[in-house]
This record gives sequence, structure tokens and C-alpha cells, in this order.
Amino acid sequence: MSISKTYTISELAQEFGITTRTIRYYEDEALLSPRREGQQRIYAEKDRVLLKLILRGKRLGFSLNESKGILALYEPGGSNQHQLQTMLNLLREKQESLRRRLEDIEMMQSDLLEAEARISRALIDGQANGDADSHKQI
Amino acid sequence: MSISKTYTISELAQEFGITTRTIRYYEDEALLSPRREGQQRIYAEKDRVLLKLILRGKRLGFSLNESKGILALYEPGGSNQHQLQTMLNLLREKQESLRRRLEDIEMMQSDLLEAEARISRALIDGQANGDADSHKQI
DNA sequence: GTTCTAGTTTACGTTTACGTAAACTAGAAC
DNA sequence: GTTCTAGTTTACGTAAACGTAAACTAGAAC
Repeated sequence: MSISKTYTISELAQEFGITTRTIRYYEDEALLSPRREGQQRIYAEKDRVLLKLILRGKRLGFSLNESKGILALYEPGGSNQHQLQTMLNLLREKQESLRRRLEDIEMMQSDLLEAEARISRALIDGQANGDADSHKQI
Repeated sequence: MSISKTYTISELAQEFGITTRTIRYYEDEALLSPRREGQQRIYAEKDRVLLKLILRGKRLGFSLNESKGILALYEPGGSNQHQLQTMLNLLREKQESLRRRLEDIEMMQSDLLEAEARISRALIDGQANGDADSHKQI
């Protein structure tokens, strides 16, 4: 196996447009646990992927704690039947919640499309009047 | 026109599974502005719709301030060409951001599907062994 | 050897989005 | 008339997710 690439904290910060403070905070919250070299943190590709997943979760409105739960699903562990079943259940919950969010997005998208049509119409109407009535409240 | 239905604050709170405190807070933040009857708040259907949009935004990870911006897009106003153009731009930004979120969801969904497959396999393997090795870390 | 440059720890501060408690009001029910 | 039952205002408290500043470390560059 080739020695996989590693990253410094500021490299990751720059790549994802966040601060180093944020990355260290995620470590405090036990979402990341990079290797140490002396006193410096060394991030492996795996850590980078985790960070990406965390930020994706954030954009979707998951709390760090929820994301933590999701990250656990990617880990190899969970050895016995009971733990595996628990993980499967959690997984399905998360999938459900994603489906709901998908619906939310779709509804909001169609709302925004309607709004766009309405505003576009108003713009065109305005041009037709040579913008004579642009002071009027519609 | 028929007199449209109105709601009390606790009716809305119950319908959406939130507290009255939350609803009043949204009013403080100028996201809602219900009618008053004496000292009581009376919510019209319009207010209910706004509330629904706010909560949808919340589920999608929008801050109240972002939602406020989105709500503005549904209002009739914005009379002159410049304002309309600004709104149109804002609209398209929001649509872009929704598209990104949609991608996030799709990626996370496929990740979760993979995880599900992996865990299901582990479960079945476990059964095949009569769970003999359930203590082993995989 | 000192002066950058990242990186680190520690710790207090801040914003957002409410929770929670206290003290008041006003109609309804008895 | 008082006792519920919503509803109201005011105000302090809180959890999450960082921001920000201070004081330190350690290798690199000169």
C-alpha cells in the first residue's frame, strides 16, 4: 500500500473554508481524532473524509451530535448481533429523515419557482409601462 | 370571499409541535406579525403558511434570518425594476443553495445505503456462525 | 541567536434559538 | 365573586457552535 497523504490543520481549514478553531472544536466534541506528531495534529485521508461528512451534515441542518451518530455508521465496529441491529435501525431512521428533508427541498423549490415566475412577470410588466408606475405597490 | 379561518397561538403550537414561546420569538424576530384582538394574537391562514415555511427552512438548516429573506420572496411587494431584479437574484441564489443541498442529500443517501448493505452483510454472517464470534472486532 | 511562521492550550466572549420562571390580564365556568 | 384557563409581558438562563485573545512551543530562515 502507498503511504496515503496527510494534511495539516490549516490545509484542511483552507480546503473547506472553515477555521482551525472549528476543526479543533470538532475534535473536542470527539468527531475527529487525528494522529499526533510531537504536539502537532496530523490528519489522514480518513479524517478528511470525516470532516467532509460533518460539514455536509451541517449544511443539511444536522447538529454535530446527530452527525456524530451518522459517522458511527461508517465505522467498521459494532460486532454483535444486537449492536448491528441497533445500527440498522438508526440507519433507517436517518434515511427516513433524509427523505423528509428531500420533500422539504422539493416543496421549497417549487415555491421558489412560482415566486420566480411571479417576479419575472412583474419585471416584464414594468418594462411594458416604461417603468412609469414603478413607485406603485402592487 | 369567505371569512378565512383563524388560529390561536396554542392551536398553531400544537399543530406544528412547537411551543408558544417559539412562535412569539419568531414574531420578535419579525418573521410573523399576527393581528391583535385586545391583547391576544390572532393568526390568519397566511400566518400559518409563513410558520410552516419557517419550520421547513429550519429543517433544511436555514437560520431564521435566512428564512426571513426567503419569506420576503413570497410577499407581493417590491415595486420597481431594481428591487424586482434584486429579488430575482436572491431567488436564484436560494435555488442554487437548494440544489447544493439536494446533492448533499443524494450523496448522504448513497453513503447510508452502502452502510446499510455492509451492516446487513455483517448481520447475516453473524447468523451463519451462530453468532459464535460476536465478540470479535471486525 | 533571533525572528518568522504554524501550530498549540486555555479560557473567556458571543450569537442564535429558544427554555423557564414570575407576575399580570381577561374571559368562562362554577 | 372566585377559580380555572389561556394568553400576555418581562427578563434572566442555557446549549450549541464557534470567535477571539493571550501566552506558549518548535522548527525554518536568515
